Amino acid sequence: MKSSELFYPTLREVPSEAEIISHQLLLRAGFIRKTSGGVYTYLPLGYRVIRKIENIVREEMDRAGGQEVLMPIVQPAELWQKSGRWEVYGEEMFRLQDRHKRHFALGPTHEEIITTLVDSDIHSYRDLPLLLYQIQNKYRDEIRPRFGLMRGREFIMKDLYSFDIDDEGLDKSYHKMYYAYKQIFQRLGLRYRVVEADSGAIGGNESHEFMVLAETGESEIVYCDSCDYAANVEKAVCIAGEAAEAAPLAIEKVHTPGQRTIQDIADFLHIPASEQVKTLMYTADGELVAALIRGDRELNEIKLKNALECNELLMADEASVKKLSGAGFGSLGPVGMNVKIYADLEIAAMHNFACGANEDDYHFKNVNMGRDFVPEAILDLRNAVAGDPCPVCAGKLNTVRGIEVGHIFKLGIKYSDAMEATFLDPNGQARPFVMGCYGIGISRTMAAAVEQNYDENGIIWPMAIAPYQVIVVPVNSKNKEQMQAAQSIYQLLREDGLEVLIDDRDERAGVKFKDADLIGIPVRVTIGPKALQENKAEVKKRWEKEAELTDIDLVPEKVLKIIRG
RNA sequence: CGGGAUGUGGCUCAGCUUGGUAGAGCGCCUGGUUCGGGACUAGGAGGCCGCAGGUUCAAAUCCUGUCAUCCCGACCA
Repeated sequence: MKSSELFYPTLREVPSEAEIISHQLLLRAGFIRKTSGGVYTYLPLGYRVIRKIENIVREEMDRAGGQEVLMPIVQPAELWQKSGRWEVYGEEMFRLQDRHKRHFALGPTHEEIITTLVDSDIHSYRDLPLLLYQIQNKYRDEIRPRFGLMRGREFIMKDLYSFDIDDEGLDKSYHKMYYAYKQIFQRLGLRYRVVEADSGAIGGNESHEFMVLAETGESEIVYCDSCDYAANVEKAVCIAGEAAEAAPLAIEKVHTPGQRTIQDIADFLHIPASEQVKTLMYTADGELVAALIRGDRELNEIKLKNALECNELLMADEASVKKLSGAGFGSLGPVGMNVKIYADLEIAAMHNFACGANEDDYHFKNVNMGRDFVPEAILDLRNAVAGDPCPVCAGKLNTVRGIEVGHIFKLGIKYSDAMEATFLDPNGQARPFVMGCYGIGISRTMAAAVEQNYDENGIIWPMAIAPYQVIVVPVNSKNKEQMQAAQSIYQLLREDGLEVLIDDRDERAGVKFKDADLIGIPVRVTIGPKALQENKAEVKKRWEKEAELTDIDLVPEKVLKIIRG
């Protein structure tokens, strides 16, 4: 492809609407343009990347036994009413009516359609398992689309649905997908982690998220440095640490006028946050409860909520707390507190700690659990942090940030049951399909790849998804010799089956280099005047600083080696 | 939806406080000089100042409404 003919409008300046790096670079490099909030047009370069990602996904799905279908975007309301999700999905679903006033939705997902399809055409256990997938636009009327392709209202997604006879079959399908996903992210050339995910609401018992690691990722992940345990911070399990030995000292009440926060007390009493206890008051289904956590930790409300098995968990308001305990938020403590107290695991290992005295402007020193108060239960209530012990092995946890690009989970019979989708088992009994569902955000993966691979000059595409693998740059397009040499290399590379761009534009060298870097082509072959006289050209890898001088005749071989390894 | 901000040539922004009918840089077109990391120079095209009302002799500027975009929170591939 000639650069002069390629539609890739690059921007020198950062469009003001773009906040995160992938959004900025994809706009600047001419890969995407916004059509409306959360809705994008893919320009030629962008669409090439999308197709490459799709194809890798497609190949691995096929290899795992998946069969590709294409389902409608416009979906009739009846299907959604049948599953009960017409109401549940709420505002997030794009809805429309046809001329006869029939109701439709733009598909946010395809469980309803696929379940209906399989139900109507699969009747026997002999036809199972069945793995069907599609790569399609999906629609979610997000409250707030943001971050460019990261959270769009229209986005491209691959989803595969598995249909099995029983849980054992589902396990097999699930593991096939798990393996296929690992293959996919490996092939895409992205650094990623698989993390255990919460499948609570969906009802399954196993779920994993595939996270592309990037500084700018929206979720924080903890992972073990010596085994393969990894989880979202809010899902990571904390285990009890070693309890240090210390003789309990006599409890002491101290006057702490105006000292309300952990930091205040740390400064005022010279007691580090890690030797204080924070008392947080919640209303759990209407009942006031206290949660205790080490002063320097964060409470994890999801863990608390799960532990209490309540439906509604809210921070308590200060007025009712004061009424009950006698003190405002700044001076709360477990001693003498007349509500159920839930202590974090770490509290049990603490001795002689400081906390509020349930009297404004007073705190206690040398408080000890057991002696001075007794909790209702000792639970895992805090967020994991770097340095925590691994819950699985003896290793230590580290944290990284990641972008969720894939999510697999077992659905069980949730949809097939609701939609009365059944098959006949060997005994002639009707049974609901046991389902699994497996998604990959294709467009989000493109953004994630950029978040993970860029420098100050632009994108650095992983080879497998680069829109073109090589760009040939004659420094001066008006120079006949340079153009000829460039064109001949261009031809040879193409004959080798590579995807090649040649920058034949009548631009200054600087402009060509800047654009080549910006759009992130992995390999650049530069034909310059001096080198050409010695029958040489430069080969430069996008991710390295220096170029290498090579005999022109050897360029194709060298480039091929870089690309094919 | 709650909180915050912004809408002015293709892009980035100034002008708005103190109304008098629109500017800069980049990009684009033409000529000349240049030609290895976003050149220089001369000329040129391009904007009903988001939209709708209102105040005023007069509105980009003041007022009201509305739409859009972006950021922070709850949701998710």
